[in-house]
Amino acid sequence: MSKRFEKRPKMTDVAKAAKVSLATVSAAINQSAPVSEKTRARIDKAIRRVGYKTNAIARSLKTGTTSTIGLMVADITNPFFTTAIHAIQEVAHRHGYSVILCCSDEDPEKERTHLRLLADRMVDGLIVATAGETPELRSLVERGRAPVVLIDRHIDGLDADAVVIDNVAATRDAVGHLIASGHRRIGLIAGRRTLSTGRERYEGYRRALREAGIAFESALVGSAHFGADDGYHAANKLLSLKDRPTAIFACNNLSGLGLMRALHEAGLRCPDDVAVACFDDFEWAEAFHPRLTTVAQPTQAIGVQAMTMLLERMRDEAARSLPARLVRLKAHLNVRDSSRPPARR
Amino acid sequence: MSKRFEKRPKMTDVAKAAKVSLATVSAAINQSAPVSEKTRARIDKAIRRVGYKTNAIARSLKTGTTSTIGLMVADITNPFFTTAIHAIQEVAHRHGYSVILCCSDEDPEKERTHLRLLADRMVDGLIVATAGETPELRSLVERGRAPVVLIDRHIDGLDADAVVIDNVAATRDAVGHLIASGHRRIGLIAGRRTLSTGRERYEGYRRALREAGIAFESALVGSAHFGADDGYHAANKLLSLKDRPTAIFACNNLSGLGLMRALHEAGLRCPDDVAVACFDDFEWAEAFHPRLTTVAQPTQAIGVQAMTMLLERMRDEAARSLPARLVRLKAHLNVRDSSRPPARR
DNA sequence: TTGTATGCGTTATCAT
DNA sequence: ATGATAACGCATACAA
Repeated sequence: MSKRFEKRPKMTDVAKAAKVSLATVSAAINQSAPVSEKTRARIDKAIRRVGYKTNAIARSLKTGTTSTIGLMVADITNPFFTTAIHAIQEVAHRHGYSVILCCSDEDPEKERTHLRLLADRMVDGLIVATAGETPELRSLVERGRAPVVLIDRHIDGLDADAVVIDNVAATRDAVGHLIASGHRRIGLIAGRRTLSTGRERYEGYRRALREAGIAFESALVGSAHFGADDGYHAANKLLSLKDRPTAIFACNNLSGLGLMRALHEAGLRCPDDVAVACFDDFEWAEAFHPRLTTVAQPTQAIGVQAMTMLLERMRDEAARSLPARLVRLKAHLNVRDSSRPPARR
Repeated sequence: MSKRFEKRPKMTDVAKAAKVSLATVSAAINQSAPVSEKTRARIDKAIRRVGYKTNAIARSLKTGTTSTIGLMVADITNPFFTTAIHAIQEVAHRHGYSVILCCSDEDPEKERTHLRLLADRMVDGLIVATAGETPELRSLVERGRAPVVLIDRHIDGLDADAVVIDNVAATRDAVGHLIASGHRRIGLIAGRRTLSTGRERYEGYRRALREAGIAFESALVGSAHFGADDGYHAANKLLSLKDRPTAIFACNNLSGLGLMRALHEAGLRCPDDVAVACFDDFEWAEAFHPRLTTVAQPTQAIGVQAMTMLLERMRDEAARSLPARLVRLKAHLNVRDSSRPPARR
């Protein structure tokens, strides 16, 4: 039983079938020129008859646009990115754009490769949660052929729109909450210092300590790279300190998970032995114990905002040369059990 | 401060700069014909000098291939799909393919639209976790222009490769485990019956009951659509039964989450009041309570397998006409606390 | 080894 | 309102 390979009918086939010229078919399809009712009907019928489908590649070559955007994220497995992607997709598709998704796995080198590829593919625009600044990214925005919107991670001195959140304030509030709950020795599982999120959350932590008059202690900050495994290792280090912290803040969801795993394996109870709070909310946070105290980001809004800004730049020739905008959204602290002061100590 | 819009240099620009012909540049770039060391060096230099980047659109029009595959999933927010996507991406990219990601949100209508778009974009192949059979999908595989691999959800009578798991056996084992733990009234939060996964898991549930000589009771099966919210509602119905089940099996991760939320809000303890098991594993299942008993799918393997099969079909002209293959992987039952028989009753 | 010429399937500009 | 024709940027068969 062999399969038939039908060749794809093209516009000339339609023209032939409808007994009109190629140009007329094109005009009918794109409504780029008036076509009489009669011939339009003939063309429609011919299209269905021969099974014609528009060839987006040929169209793109001619028009110079692809109706395609590139979406570059650091970790497609992370719920934060996942819901942002979903929102972006939704808006993009509603406006006729497809999205080519790329994942750097937090590796700037991989990101470079993907960015090159996306440029080759002639995407009309680009949304990037960068894994770290690279020449490719910089030249992409400087060439200015396709507008770029940064999300989550901002890059200073890069002339591109960005949608981020107020990391310093959010972290300061969360750590402040831990302090208000009676903790003085507070550990931090930090993120990459090469990323704005990593730096800003670190800064928020220090600010909270400073405001409470607590001396900073470098032994209390474990470094991780926003991954579950390195969060786990960093947590283990903190937990094996002779004078171990009574509370720990994790700088993103994954390292928070790693922290909880470490706690569980060490047989430590949360919040009784160690209180916990972390960045990024979980859908299941309410239904499982300990119920985690989290900093919830407006993830969906980030995606919608970014895609909306990108659409503006792509559609308006004029909007292209407007100065870059930095949109900073606010996060929200969800206080739950994992940071609750122990009833009796 | 206005941005410069540099126009994209093309191959003729390189040819001019290197003082060779267009064809030679092409030959040098694609290594499709021998080019002398000297001129190759000149061309390389010229490429860097003018900043030439290959135009994948023009190349695609000429060659008839795009090095692009379409990936159609039902829910990009679901960790199951997310890790499959990640694996697919990884393999695809290693072989020079980009992936256009589409999300149907479990809506067959949306899926149709996306499939049309993907066909227009001339993808070389397609991996689909379908939201339900549609004419578009069928005609896509029947036209046979681009090979299609189904994942997770199989469609009977569709002549396309598929990678799925043994849902009947997996569910039978999980529900069997619940029975072995002493439960006789076991609720089911089922999935869409329009999908093979929904049907097969339902079948596995019935088989487990039958094998244990337990009478099937339709009041004990709640219907959901693989979403967290409808899982939640279905769970509420089961829990408010006068003679409520002592155990419940949820047919996927999201409805399992909904179930746990319902349990939590009803103030019921798991496993003491209601034991729980569900399809799909969670990364955090070990570290939070109740530790969920789950059916872990080889998610990554599904993705790798699917992409590998797709590559074969795309590369070998010969492989195109081979009969469709159905690969059925096995799942693994992780017994944890949520299904543990209560120590004292 | 290199160059010339043609076509991929569209859109768009011009006549008619 | 419709038709002939020239690009779009590249790959390739063929000639030199």
